[in-house]
Amino acid sequence: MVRKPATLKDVAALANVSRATAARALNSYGYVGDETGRKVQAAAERLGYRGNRLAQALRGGRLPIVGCILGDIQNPFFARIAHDIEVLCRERGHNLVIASSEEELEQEISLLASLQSLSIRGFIVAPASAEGNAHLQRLAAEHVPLVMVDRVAEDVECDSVAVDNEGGARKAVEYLIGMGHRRIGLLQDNARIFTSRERMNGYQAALAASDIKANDRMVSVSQSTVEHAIDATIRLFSQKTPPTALFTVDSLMTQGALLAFRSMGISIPHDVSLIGFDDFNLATFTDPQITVVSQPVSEIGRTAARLLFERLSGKSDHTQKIRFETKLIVRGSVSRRSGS
Amino acid sequence: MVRKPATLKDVAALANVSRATAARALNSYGYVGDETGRKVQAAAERLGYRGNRLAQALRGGRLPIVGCILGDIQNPFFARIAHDIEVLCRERGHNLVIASSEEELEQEISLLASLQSLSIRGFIVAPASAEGNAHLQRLAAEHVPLVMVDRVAEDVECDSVAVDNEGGARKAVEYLIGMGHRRIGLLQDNARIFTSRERMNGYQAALAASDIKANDRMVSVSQSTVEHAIDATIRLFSQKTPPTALFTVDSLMTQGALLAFRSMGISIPHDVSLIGFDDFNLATFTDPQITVVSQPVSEIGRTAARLLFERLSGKSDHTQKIRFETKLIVRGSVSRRSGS
DNA sequence: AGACAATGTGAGATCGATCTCACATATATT
DNA sequence: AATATATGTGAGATCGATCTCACATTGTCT
Repeated sequence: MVRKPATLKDVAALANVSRATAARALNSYGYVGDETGRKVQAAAERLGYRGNRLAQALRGGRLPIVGCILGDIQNPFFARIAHDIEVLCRERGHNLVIASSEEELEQEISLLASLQSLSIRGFIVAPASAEGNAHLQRLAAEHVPLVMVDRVAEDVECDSVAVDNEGGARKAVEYLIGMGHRRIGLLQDNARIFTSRERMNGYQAALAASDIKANDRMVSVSQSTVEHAIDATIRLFSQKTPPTALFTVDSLMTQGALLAFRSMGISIPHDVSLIGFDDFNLATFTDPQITVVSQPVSEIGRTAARLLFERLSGKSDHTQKIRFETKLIVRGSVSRRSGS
Repeated sequence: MVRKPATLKDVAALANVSRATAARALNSYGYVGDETGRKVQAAAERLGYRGNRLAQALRGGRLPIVGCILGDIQNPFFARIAHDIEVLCRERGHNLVIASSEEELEQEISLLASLQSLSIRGFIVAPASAEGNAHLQRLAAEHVPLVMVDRVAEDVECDSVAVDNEGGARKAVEYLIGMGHRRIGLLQDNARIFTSRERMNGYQAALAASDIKANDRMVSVSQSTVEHAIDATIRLFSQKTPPTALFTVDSLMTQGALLAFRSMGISIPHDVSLIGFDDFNLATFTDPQITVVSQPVSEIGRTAARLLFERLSGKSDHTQKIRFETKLIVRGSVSRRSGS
């Protein structure tokens, strides 16, 4: 019962012409008689001919597919980016293969190899690691269209879209210091991850600028999920002298911290002040509302996709490295602390 | 500089054998001499031979790709499902093409056609509409492996995974009625969408069972995004006699309702009681915590992918229509109302 | 020794679409 | 009328991997 899709040969046969002529009629190139053209069109119509993109790609080049490797689609930040990329791909007649590296370098490498053997047009990647990116270097060296999104692998020469992580983090921590805080906690992701590293740099720079000594016990590392962040926050605030303020490096962690504080009976901003990197839906619902460093999420995915398509169309020659600004949105989760 | 990837021909040439022999050595079938086998392996290694999956698929059948069309990847519910499907695909050596119908039937149809011409192995679809699914019927009739997830198109004969929407909604509304509410609002998605329709049915069934007359002014329709839900909630509660309780059909709408209530100065559960379908991260952070109907999210995507792979491997013969139970999780967002 | 199986290898067809080239006609130009 | 040009069409090659088939070569059994 599995009716095989009609091939060009079938169309040609029905229209009583050769495959070559059928192809000309359907793709409108070369000379085709009016009459013949109509016959072929009709035949194609009747058979529901669709063209096998596999065969087309095998001959002509690559599949109209963009490959996208992100850290975790469940993270609303990446979900938004994936969505925006998908929309642009659709506008350009491309499909989108999405894969999740789950923040594992090994997995990213094997996914990339797997996607590359699909002969797809280009890649948008959020590298799982800031270092050890020989696989990306190789891609770039072979001039495979590649755009890095949200994260930059410094040693890879290709287009990239990211935000001013260090500056954003620094603004946040400086604001906390300005409000009188000295024991400022950092809830961060693995330092291998570019954004986490840059945000940590911003945190440390702000501390250093105010002559506050960095203290490992103020830093907790967790995977970027609500569940892991809850645990990490609890560990951080179970110390004898816990932080008086916390800076979290992404929105899932911010939410984890909120839930942890609730379960520990710690109240914001009375007991602890909080600033999170990346805004989120319910940030204005909580009481108090959460102060955050916001990034232009809606621009990031669109821009990455735009860069990729520019490269695909051969327009751009030099690589573009785009950085968006971040903004501190002051709401109510930070309180002034007098003395220490 | 664009180094073309090595082909089987290159490998064969380097190993001084024919293409046929090289293929045998690499795919280990037929007779191959030990010595020859090693030579070919070495050559492949040296050239970084990777096999062109396009060519393989063109000859042998279909690409090891699963196509997935959901309503909106940004909805955490779908993001979770997409993630789980992707994990299973990866385990099975498949890649995942994700596309978003944006809840438009037209777009779903065109995406499906576009994916089908890619010769991919099978589809997992959350139909945008409960009706008018000729495109899905055609697929099923041609025995293209297809699994419907979260939503069921009644007139399409294929595997499906969904939850007991009507029962879940009914439980929620019965609970509200039991707490003394009579003017119960419904914040729902377009009734064309299967889940929205079933949840509405549950809502109406619960009302009918308690002889409460359905009232259109208690129902507000909105797209499933936080922003739209805010507006819809505001409309609903700007009436002279607004509902005393609200049931929302998904978590983004629940969050929208929460934000709307905050902006209107309506307090939960004092002024209004609230139950949402689908649990979410911050449901236990808000004050009070939100009572929800929870569904086994972690099962849905996995099960859908499992069904698809069973079908791909030809194991299953009859179609499986799976429904998961839902559970009312009572927290603090509903208050008892005496009199009316 | 002769017959037959086991083992190893290569030539060529195949999948479907596209493109080059050669070959027809028909029309225009000298 | 003879040549040049425009207009249509088909045969066959191509993309890369796989598989069938035919052909060797070696070994085994009567």
